[in-house]
Amino acid sequence: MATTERDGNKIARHLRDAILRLQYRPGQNLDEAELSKALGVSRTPVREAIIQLVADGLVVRDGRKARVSPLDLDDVPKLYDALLISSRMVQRLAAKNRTEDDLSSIKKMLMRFENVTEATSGVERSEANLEFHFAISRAAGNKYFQAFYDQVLIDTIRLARVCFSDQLSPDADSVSSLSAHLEETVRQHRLILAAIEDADADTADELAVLHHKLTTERIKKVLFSGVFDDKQLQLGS
Amino acid sequence: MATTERDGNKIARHLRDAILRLQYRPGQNLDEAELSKALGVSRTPVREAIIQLVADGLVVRDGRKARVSPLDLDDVPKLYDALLISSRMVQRLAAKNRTEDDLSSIKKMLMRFENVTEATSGVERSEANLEFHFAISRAAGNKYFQAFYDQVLIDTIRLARVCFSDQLSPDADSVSSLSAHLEETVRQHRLILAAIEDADADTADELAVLHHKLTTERIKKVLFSGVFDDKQLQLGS
DNA sequence: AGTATCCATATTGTATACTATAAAGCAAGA
DNA sequence: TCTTGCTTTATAGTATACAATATGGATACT
Repeated sequence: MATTERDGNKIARHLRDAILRLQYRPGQNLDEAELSKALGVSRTPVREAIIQLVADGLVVRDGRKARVSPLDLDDVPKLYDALLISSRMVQRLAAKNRTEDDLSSIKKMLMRFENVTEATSGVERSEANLEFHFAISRAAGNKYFQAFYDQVLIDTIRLARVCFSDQLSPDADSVSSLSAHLEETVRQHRLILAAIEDADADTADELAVLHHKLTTERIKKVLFSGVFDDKQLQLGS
Repeated sequence: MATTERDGNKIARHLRDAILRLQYRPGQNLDEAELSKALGVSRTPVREAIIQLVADGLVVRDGRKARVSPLDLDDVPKLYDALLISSRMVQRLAAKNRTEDDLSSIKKMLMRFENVTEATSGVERSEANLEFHFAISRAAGNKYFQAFYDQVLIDTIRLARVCFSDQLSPDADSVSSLSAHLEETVRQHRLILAAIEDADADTADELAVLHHKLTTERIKKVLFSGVFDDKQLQLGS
């Protein structure tokens, strides 16, 4: 018998997913009564879920109100610092400590990601990508590093989604750049898996650096490319 | 007016302190009704506090019951791996990013620790020590590294307290070894502060390694020295 | 017109009553 | 006596009622 689960946990998962998918936008107020009505439970489990999410860092208290944590632009460089270090450490540990179960889990997530690279929405893609890295995180076998890395991954995904959802309708150029990006991502994922399988910690570490570079450069393009092109900026003429 | 605080938070703090001080022992069951009676509030805020502590990792769910998280001996090496990396990173960042406010906060905690090295209980000493390192953690100015390091510090302190509280009544030898240990700790703390003040990240990093060594070697002595001396172990004769 | 104060209202925080469930004890049969 | 299943009971989970407080708006006074 599957151990019965508390409503609070179910709701926490639901809210976590919704927040990650930007269905609740960063900064948005979370009204307990409203949520309890929408989810068909009383306020008690809703409150418990919110408390969990505050601890997870996805929700922030603003006086007595609860809001989806905003993504502070000042924190972006800090996030990528943390991503670089945590991914290097976790991939290194994963190469050392992975069990056979870990390997098959990572492989499964890798294949899942490759299967959704084409023809599916960005949300599904980034979800599969997240699961791949979560699997590596578990394989590291160290709960401290795992908690660190998982938190960083979650914020990385949130940031990426905000960036790419705010992007205007994609033109042909960004479509082709996306497919190149995905291709390189797949290639790196395979190399990472291979390094972990071979218990090659140094290579796993180096690949983390490369993967970090791939991620940050893609984000940079969005964050630093305005929606106006150069000609429109000749305001003085 | 001081923003009114929810009972749940107060109780969470109370429980956190009590758990860190081993007033609630690892593995001990937390009875909601009992706690609410003891603390003079209803079960609701007690439950909310427990949920926070579960998220903090100090309490663990065992079916529907809540227990103070046990310290798993298998995790000890992992904890010290995490301590080494996180302290190096945090001290490095602190050296780069510390503000004047951070420096004065660190200094204050350093002095507080030095003031309790003599004549006070181990609990007070380790509390002051913890606050010193928390201050450095804040000075790093990166919430991801901070969360990582703080979690590691908390478990380090818990482990240390379990180890030293289980120690039998201290003999003259362990008293003198303690005072030597405290002296060296104070010395290293001063060097760490100096490196951070000088914005010398490399030295702050190296000092983290030394401090880690000091910590682990002291724990090793307790963990690997039985209460029986060699002669008593000649069981076969 | 602007500002300050007070009241109304919406929403969070807490207590308590109620429900579900898991664990412990007990009884009956093997 | 051990096992199995039922019953009881203790305790966690949820709903709801109630209390406290923050917020927004209206009104009155400067």
